[in-house]
Amino acid sequence: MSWLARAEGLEGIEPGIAARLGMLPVSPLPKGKVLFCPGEAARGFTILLTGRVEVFLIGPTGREILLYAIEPGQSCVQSTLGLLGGEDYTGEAVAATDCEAVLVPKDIFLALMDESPVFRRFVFGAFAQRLQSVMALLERVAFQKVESRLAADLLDRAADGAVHATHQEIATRIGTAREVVSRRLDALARAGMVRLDRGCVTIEDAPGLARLASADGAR
Amino acid sequence: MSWLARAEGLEGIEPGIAARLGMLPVSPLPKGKVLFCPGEAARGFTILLTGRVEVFLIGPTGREILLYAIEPGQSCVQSTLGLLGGEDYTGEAVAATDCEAVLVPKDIFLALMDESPVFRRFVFGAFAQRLQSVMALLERVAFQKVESRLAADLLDRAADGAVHATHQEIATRIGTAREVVSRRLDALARAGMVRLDRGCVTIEDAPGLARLASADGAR
DNA sequence: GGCCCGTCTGTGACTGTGTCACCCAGCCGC
DNA sequence: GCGGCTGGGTGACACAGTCACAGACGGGCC
Repeated sequence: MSWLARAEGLEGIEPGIAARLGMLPVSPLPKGKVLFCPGEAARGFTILLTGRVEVFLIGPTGREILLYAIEPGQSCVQSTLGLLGGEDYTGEAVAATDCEAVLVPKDIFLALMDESPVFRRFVFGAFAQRLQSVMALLERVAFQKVESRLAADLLDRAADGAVHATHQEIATRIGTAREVVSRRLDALARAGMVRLDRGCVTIEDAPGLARLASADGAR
Repeated sequence: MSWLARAEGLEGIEPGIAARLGMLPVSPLPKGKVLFCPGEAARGFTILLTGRVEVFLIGPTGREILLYAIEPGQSCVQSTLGLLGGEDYTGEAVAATDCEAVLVPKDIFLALMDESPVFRRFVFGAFAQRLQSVMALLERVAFQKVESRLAADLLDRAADGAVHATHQEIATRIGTAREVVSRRLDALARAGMVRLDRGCVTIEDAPGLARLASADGAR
């Protein structure tokens, strides 16, 4: 069975197109693999089938911020920019888990954009979603306090009531420095909202955090 | 003569399509007119012919930041988001000068997307460019100091060696507070790089400012 | 001219954030 | 035990954002 059946958003793809797409190989991406880095030219259009890829913006001091994450069925929009007349992107994509992805070469991508309305809508939708999410991120970075972003992030990824991550990792996700995260977490712990252990933050008072997260923490 | 001749990027448009597009009316937009505001549903696809439209993100405290500016021949990408499956945008577009624009209604827009490769490329290019520019802005806001952004903005819009704008306007453009701009400008004036008058900043040492602007002012 | 009023700008105080320089506590391999 | 590594804590300091207020300037009005 072709990988196409596993790609959300492409279900209704035209049969002729499916035949051409379906034979493209699925590539495995080991966790930690860097998909692309700043300055590199786009090789094609990438569709993620399994796993999770995270895209970071990297500042001159080495500070990083999570631009967005690519989930299964989504595509790496940045790789498309170069194919559509934009310049090279800045930012680095890293496989956060082991992944499987399909790379659609540039010529096939451009042909599909002309020939397949379904594929076109898929690409457009991905674009619109990314633009939206990047603007949302900008809004948070520009207008929200660290405390607010921190609380939101903790709630976001507390799978089983706890977040397994170092302070450095959290800092990167919300675009601040490790020391700041340490201090804020310390404050949250003092307020009884979380419990801290090495490499793990346990959530004690989810509603309280939710309140902080949604407070329009004006900076 | 149709307005189409004035729309850069659409020169090679197919004759049949041009006939349909060309009869759309050109709307005048007086300076200061708010094109759309947060929460409003998209009415269609807008192409700017003359003038300049600025799109701002507005924070909960009333602080604003310039997301991007739309120049003649460019389209208002945000208005497209709603047409392509994204949600409503946040942000406010204001005519910075008197403008002329063409509004392509939703149904015609969608039809053109399917039928005209030239129109498609036009829209895609606009999208790619916006995504790029928003990411660039994010990078500046997240990683650059105010001093750096200020210097860059001054150089950017010093038409005749001087910028005619209030501190508040400058602050809005670079996403900070008026007081901060006042203080930074004061420092620049003390360093002999600019001269300050009411509503006007005169540039005295452009190379010096350029040095500040490109210094990767790590925050 | 003198006056009023709104806009623009300057200042001080205080808090939050980012950075630097360290130190300390665990953990692992040897 | 020892040394090295990683994660985490701390203090000092500079920059940034907010609040509150005080001048300074300009234009209209009498």
